[in-house]
Amino acid sequence: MNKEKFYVTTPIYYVNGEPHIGSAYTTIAADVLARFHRMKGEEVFFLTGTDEHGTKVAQTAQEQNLTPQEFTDIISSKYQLAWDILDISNDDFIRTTSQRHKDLVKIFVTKLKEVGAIYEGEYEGLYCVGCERFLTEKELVNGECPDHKKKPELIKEKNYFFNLKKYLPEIEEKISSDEIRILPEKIKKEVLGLFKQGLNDFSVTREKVKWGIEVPFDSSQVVYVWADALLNYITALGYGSKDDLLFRKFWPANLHLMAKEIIKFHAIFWPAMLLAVGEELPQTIFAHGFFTVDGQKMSKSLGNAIDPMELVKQFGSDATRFMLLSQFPFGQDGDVKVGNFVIQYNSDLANGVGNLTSRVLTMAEKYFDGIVPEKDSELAEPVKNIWSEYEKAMTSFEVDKAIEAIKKLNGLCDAYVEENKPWQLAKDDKEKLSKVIYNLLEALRHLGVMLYPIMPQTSQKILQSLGKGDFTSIQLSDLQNWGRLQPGAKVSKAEALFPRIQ
RNA sequence: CGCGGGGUAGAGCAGUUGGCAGCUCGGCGGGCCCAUAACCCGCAGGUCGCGGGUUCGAGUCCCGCCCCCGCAACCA
Repeated sequence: MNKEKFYVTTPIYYVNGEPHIGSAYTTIAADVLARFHRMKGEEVFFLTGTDEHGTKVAQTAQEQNLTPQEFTDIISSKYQLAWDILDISNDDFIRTTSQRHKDLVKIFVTKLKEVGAIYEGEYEGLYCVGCERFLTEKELVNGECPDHKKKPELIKEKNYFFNLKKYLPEIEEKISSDEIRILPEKIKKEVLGLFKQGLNDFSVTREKVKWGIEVPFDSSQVVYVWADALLNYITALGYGSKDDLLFRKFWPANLHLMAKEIIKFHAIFWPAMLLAVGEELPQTIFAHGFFTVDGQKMSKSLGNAIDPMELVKQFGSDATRFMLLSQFPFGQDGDVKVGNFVIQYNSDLANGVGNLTSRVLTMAEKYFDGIVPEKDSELAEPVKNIWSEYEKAMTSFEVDKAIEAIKKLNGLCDAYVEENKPWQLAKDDKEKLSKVIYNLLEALRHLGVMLYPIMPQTSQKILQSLGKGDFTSIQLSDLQNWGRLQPGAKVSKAEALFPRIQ
């Protein structure tokens, strides 16, 4: 029997900026899903990386007296470090300046030419001499380049164009029929709207851009953004090379995850490119929303950007992961109040998971010297129901709902304690006490397992306290069974999981 | 009439196929004492943007209006 596979990607992040809360959010979400699918026993490949070409990058490098490669090395490593700190479990990290990527992009572009999907044409655009690049309408301020306060010139250059129009009807059909699933529904509508408005062929090469991958059949040209960047999803798997084992195993992607601003390129351009060379298309493309901070759009100039590394410093990596994901439903935009982080940390983590763990383990030690009592299954049924909510949520990418399920289990346990008053039972009903404590310990184990994708460290700590530290090799279907915690096992209280913050 | 999303309790948000308006935080009042001054229960608070319509019944469907926000043809 073949193991299910799950290939999940984040976009590759543009190195013109350092990791910010948006990229952290996407990456954490992808990590949660990757971990969940691994826990289910599927074979998972989780890819992220950095996009490092383009004039902007070359320019910034120059300003800092660095070669473009030196500059991108620095920024790229900052991303890798940030993901490390956030416990991101990516299986690979692709850089567009890596030799393996460049080689395979050349192969792909050559193939596009062979199948007749690209043609030579002229691109006309607004060019800023100061920036040495074409600007988009959106970048202009009062018709001027915001950096150089000059009106860009309308100039032409030779480009190779991708024949997008040819593939549009087929793509549109595949999207409306959900053969390519675009989520959430409103984003799908938006994408379908783009077809109605009409789309044009786009350049896959540029003449004036120098920092990029040289086009193999025309040295005056460099491969341009999307043809370079989107291909990471397959070059990382060795597409087109002798060693394409990973590609054959994991492609097509089960899930491309991203923020909504780049949906068009992923939902339309990318499938079209794949169609052109006869490869399979990604199954699901999910675009999540944006953060606003205290009602305002995040931006560097406003100085209200939230640095994920600062959050980690204050709350730790697990808590940061948890808090970012539980701010608002996954897929929607949401407002974040900076002050709410502390409140939420205290209420959900310190008072919730942390406190519950502490009270349950303390009672186990106090009343049973930390020895797990005889089995009982009073909580088996409700826990099972929460599991099904949790799994359903995770499977449909509703990470926030999975978190809700966890909180529900937490609340269930707290209420169960109140209801049974173990401190009372300790005086007059030892038999009942034993059952209650077993139920609580076993429920806590389930909580620990559910926590794993979202807060891997906390999960580990809880399970270790229960003498169940090593579980990653065990299938979720086993972990979900009630009664895995064996009577006679030793449990012990560790230090507080989430100390309160004042 | 470019495309699309949104306006629900003090704050942030849920509300699948129309059927007594929910969640979290905060506020107020009880309870408990195992626990990280944590936990449990209860209460207060909403003309569901505005105006019409369909219906036995609409936050939920239809029409009009007001306000906010993304996207708008090659920007990562």
